[in-house]
Amino acid sequence: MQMEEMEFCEEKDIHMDIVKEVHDKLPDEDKLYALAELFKVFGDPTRIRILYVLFESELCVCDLASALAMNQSAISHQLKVLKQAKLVKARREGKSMIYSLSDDHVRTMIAQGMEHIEEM
Amino acid sequence: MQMEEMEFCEEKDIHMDIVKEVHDKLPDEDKLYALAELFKVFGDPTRIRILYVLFESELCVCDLASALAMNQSAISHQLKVLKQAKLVKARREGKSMIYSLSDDHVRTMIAQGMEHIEEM
DNA sequence: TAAATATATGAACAGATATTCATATATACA
DNA sequence: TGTATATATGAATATCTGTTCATATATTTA
Repeated sequence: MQMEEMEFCEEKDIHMDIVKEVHDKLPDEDKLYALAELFKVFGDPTRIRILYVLFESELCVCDLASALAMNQSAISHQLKVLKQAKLVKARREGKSMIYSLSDDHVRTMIAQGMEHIEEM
Repeated sequence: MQMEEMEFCEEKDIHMDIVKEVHDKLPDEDKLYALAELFKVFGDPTRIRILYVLFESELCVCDLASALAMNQSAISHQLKVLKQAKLVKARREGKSMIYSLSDDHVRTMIAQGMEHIEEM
């Protein structure tokens, strides 16, 4: 069956009202994309690990790399992603950049996710 | 600088204890991966849209495709991902498969994410 | 049982993404 | 000012991911 020909199900007149209703209740495209982008940032093991480490303590890039046994460049790239998503912030301290969580919202998000995992 | 030569920062003796401590507190690899996988599922606009639609009403595949103006195959593929993550469930009703949210946990996760978006 | 309808699925392809490598930038300090 | 250290970043690459197309499977109904 070619999709071009099929816009609605057979019982078009039955479901069309509800289809229209749910469609109209969808949030703006912008918000949907922003939301997906946010979750995408959480959707990588390296970034999750970085966040878990920062739950315990603020840390410089080098120590983060060390704690996660990954190279400095990889960590820096991921920190950039986390910073753009405003999940972490950084301040300079001499030669080092010290990274920390932006706020406790991040903890809540991850805790919520972990709960879901553990209930499965 | 070659990473092979650099295991720790210069001030090795200062930070090593905390590096070790945070490293030890990391959750198991399995859990970290499962968590990242879960977030990854939320990290796609199409899947987010599907979930939003299902917030309003359970729906067959065809109506979902119609509500989101996407072709049936794309929706089916994404429903599979959502089902594997146990975010949605399905039951057969005649020729149709009716999809619905697995539980209200999903709402909480998305609401939490949306909150974060809106605070930025 | 044959035809129609609804959904699922494998293959292919295009676009996105994480890591590595090499190198640039920024700071401290001799 | 020159050297060493810490971090950032662009390019390259390999892998992953979402959509489409074609088709298979499952159910209903004539």
